[in-house]
Amino acid sequence: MARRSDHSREELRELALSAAENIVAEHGYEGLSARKVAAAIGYTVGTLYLVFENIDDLILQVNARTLDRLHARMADLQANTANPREYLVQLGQVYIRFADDDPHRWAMVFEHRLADDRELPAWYHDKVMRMFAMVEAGLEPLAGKRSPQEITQAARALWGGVHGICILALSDTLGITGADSVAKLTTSLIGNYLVGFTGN
Amino acid sequence: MARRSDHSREELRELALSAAENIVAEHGYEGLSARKVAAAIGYTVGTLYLVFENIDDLILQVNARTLDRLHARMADLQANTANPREYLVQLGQVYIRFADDDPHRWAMVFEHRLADDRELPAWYHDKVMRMFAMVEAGLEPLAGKRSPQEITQAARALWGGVHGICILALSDTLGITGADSVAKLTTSLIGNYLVGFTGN
DNA sequence: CTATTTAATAAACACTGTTCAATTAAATTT
DNA sequence: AAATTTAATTGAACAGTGTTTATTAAATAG
Repeated sequence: MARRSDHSREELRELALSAAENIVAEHGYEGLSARKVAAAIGYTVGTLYLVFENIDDLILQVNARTLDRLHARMADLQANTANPREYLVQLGQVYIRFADDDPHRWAMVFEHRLADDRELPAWYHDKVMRMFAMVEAGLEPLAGKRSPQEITQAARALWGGVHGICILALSDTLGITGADSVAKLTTSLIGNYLVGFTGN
Repeated sequence: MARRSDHSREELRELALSAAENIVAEHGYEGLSARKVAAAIGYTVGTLYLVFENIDDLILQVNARTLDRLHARMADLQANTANPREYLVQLGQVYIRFADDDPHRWAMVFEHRLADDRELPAWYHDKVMRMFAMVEAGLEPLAGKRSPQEITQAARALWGGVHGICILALSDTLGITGADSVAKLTTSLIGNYLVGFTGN
């Protein structure tokens, strides 16, 4: 069989990414393979390589979607800027909840490593930076006389911290059960950090 | 060739782990394979399976050694308990420096994921907990009237935070160059958190 | 109706983890 | 010293992985 043209290149791409997302959600990063994705959409592996450069490319696209969904959830909160402290805590909660709701897809964003020589494309890097920018924006009302550089640094320290708790919790390294405890840890981290950052 | 008895089972184990450590240090987690380890010690892959249950087992042993080295470096600091605040900051610096000195071996500790059904053996879990215990001990002099539970929670939040910064930095996700900036972020995180934790 | 283009495939390659019968050298027994 | 037992090591096999490429067949163009 050849030349079926059941789907356009763009449709194929969409089908493959959607199938890959489902496989990852169910079986995790390790459960994903080019042949499984191909089989899920009724094509052969070769076809996948007409649409994606390689498997890393496919994974990157899936991860980009995950980042987009996460960003959307964080952006939903943006309206509520009444209490800046509370806003940052809630931002942390959104992050934790997102990871907890969809642990496999979230984990793949950080489990996937490009070869040491290759590096992340700019458009992907931007999606990550977009998140840090939101934390920065959240910090600004609390920053007082601090310089933009200091705010940037604080956003990275804080968000790196939230991320670390999230990672350790989901890999059962923290000896923690459930998302509730993680939420508490995050609240503790953000709350105490802000005391120092704002000078009470 | 068979029955050479060049090495005892224990020697074989030592040879294999050492070879695996070198491969990981040079080529990272992805560069490791059972056949490469076997070739490096002059045996075939089958022999490796007489000494290790499977490749996950081998990786776990390598990671255990990494954790042991990290713990040793952290323990070197223990004497200096003059200034508790400074001690915790230095503990963070040790962690960052360790990861920066040996990024591939450090990364494998967190990149390696057991299958969803299998879980980490108790002896391994203990090695992780031992580190958290050191942070707890460091927090105690600063804890005032806080309960042991609160100290435990603070240690986890704080160390999770340091870990997160470390992870993001080494995966180039923080847009940071060099260990110096990471050290600053860590100091910022620990310093500000402690202000909140100790009630300035 | 033939010629050209091209979407998709199937098969191949080198790699991965893992198992296990066969081999063979050392140890033991006769 | 020769025969036998024992067990350490191998090498081949299996099913899986990512990736490439010649081939095939359908759609389109002339």
